Formats: sequence, C-alpha cells, structure tokens
Amino acid sequence: MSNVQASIKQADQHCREHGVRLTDKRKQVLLSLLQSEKAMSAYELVDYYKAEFGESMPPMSVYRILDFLQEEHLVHKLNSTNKYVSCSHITCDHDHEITQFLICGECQSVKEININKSTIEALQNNIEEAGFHLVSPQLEMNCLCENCI
Amino acid sequence: MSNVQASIKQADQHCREHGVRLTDKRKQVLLSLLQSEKAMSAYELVDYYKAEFGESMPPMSVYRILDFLQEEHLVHKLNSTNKYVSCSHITCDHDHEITQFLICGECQSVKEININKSTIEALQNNIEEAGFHLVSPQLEMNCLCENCI
DNA sequence: GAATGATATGATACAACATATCATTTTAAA
DNA sequence: TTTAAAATGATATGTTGTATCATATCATTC
Ligand SMILES: [Zn+2]
Ligand SMILES: [Zn+2]
Ligand SMILES: [Zn+2]
Ligand SMILES: [Zn+2]
Repeated sequence: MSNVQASIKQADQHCREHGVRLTDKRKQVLLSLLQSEKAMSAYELVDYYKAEFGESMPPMSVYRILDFLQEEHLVHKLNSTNKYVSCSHITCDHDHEITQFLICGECQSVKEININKSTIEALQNNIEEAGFHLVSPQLEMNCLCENCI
Repeated sequence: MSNVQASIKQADQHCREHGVRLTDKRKQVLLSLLQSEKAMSAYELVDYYKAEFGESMPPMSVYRILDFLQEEHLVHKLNSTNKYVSCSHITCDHDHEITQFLICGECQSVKEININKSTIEALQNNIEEAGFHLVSPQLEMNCLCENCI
C-alpha cells in the first residue's frame, strides 16, 4: 500500500475512533493534499479537485472540509502563506504535539518538524524576559530546502 | 519631545541620509502606526488615516507607502496576521538586524525583540538537521502580553 | 522661470482569500 | 418510516492585495 493510501486508511480509522466521519469529499480533499505533497491554498484545492475528480467543489465546502481536517489534526494551516498542508504524522500512533514548519521559499515544499524541547525552552525564556508568554510554539520559518539551496 | 515626535524626526533624518523622501503622506502613515501603538492592517490604516487627518487615502497608496516604509526598515510586516507595525528601533543608531515579534493574541499589542544569538543558532542547527536552511529568522510568535496573561 | 524626466499619488478594476446565511441532501437514530 | 443532526450546495458579500493607467509633485537642466 502506498504511503498516501496508508495515510487515508489511518485517517479514516482515526475519525471512526473520534466519532466523526471521513466522508468521501473529506477523503478526496485530504487525498489531494497528500498527493500534491505541498502546501495549497483553498482555491488551489478547488482547481486541483476539479482536475483530479472531474467535478467541482464550491470554495465554501473546501474551507469547511479544511476546518474539519484541521480539527482532526490531519491537516495544518500555514498562517504566513494562507495555505494548507497534510500532516506528516497521520500514520503515527502518538498524540499530535504542536510542530514547526519549514517552508521552502523557492519550491514551496514544507517540512513539519519537532524542534528540540531545550531549544523551545530557550526561546520561551527569551520571551518571558521580554514580559510575554508563549501560547503556541507553531513556528513557520522561511527556509530553502535541500534541492533549492 | 514625545517619543512619537522623536521617531518621526529620526525617520526623516534617516530618509535624507538614504537619498529618499519622507513625504507628508508617508510621515502621516508612519505617525498613525506610531500613535496607535499596535499592528494594523492596510485597511485599518485607511480608516485610521481618514479619522485622524480628515481626508481619505486610497488603499493602493497605503500599500505603496507601507512598502516604502518597510524598505527603509521603519515599519515591519507581520506575515502571520497581514498587519503592519512601526519599528521599535527607529530612534536607534545601530543597523537594523532581523528581529522577532511577540504578538499578543488578546490585545494585539506587539513587541519587537532580538532573541539570543545562541538560541537562534540552536534553532538553525535543528533546521539543518532536517535538511533545510533558514533564510530569515523573522519569527512571529503567538503570545500573551503582561496585561493579558 | 519653462521644459523635461523622475518620483509620488490617485483612480479604477480586478484577483485572491475568506465568511455569512439559507437551502438541500445525506446520514444516523428512534 | 419519521425525525433530527450532520454535511454539502448555492449565493452573496466582506477582506486583503495587485495591476495598470492617469495625474500631480518635485528636482534638474537649459
Ligand atoms: Zn502534523
Ligand atoms: Zn525548495
Ligand atoms: Zn525593527
Ligand atoms: Zn495583550
């Protein structure tokens, strides 16, 4: 079974366990993000969906489905680019922690990573010194990937 | 002289030295950001400008002026929120390094800080291990400020 | 000071991103 | 099979940002 198919299967399983449904439309949107292997905007997904599945899905539905997929931690939204990317931990067992995103400014590929706890703590200390309190360590960092360096 | 007036004066001086002009409109947009003491969207600035100066400025002009002010490092754009904030180092002599932004999710106040070089390096190491290269360490972090904790 | 070119701003249209609201369809449960 | 909840569709509108061409302002040269 391909990685994509394994992810879909696991996502389906995850949804069942959480008492929610991975409907066909939701599955297809998730599949689109998994296949494309990059971050896409809601409207890019509308186009991709049309090209891939032959029928069109209204933007409103795409947004709703993306909201659902985010709530289930199957998809993440990149706030800095207004794009959505499939979670790279769908097939993992562990609970989903808050992760960080490395975004290639050249080819738009995205890598979801966990930064060292000690580094996050150092960051947190810096922030506390400034009189603020870090709420969410979801960092989105402007990078270049291996291919684009 | 108030902090705001000192910043305007210094910004004007900076522009002269760089062979560009801090025109009245540009000065007024910068003044708006300095006075408001928080991050504002371009359209919020259109409204603020209208309320403050009695005449309206087209959004297109606001965007162009914000671009100009960014190039001169007098204003920063927060990519995660699509808002703009005046630089807190306008009255400093030193060159402007890339800074980090602590954004209060409650009251929208923003603090511009320099995170420890060692922490940034630790971050960079994490990123290199993931096969990416950090291009810009402008981090925008979701926080709570002292008043909102 | 008038002619000229460069810079700055205005006006209009439109593209891209996102939400509000009500209607219809599908699903699950009684 | 009726009913309620959940999911999706359709339509309108709000928000953010850019493209493009016109006009105004400023600086330089003659
Ligand atoms: Zn994830
Ligand atoms: Zn790349
Ligand atoms: Zn600054
Ligand atoms: Zn606050």
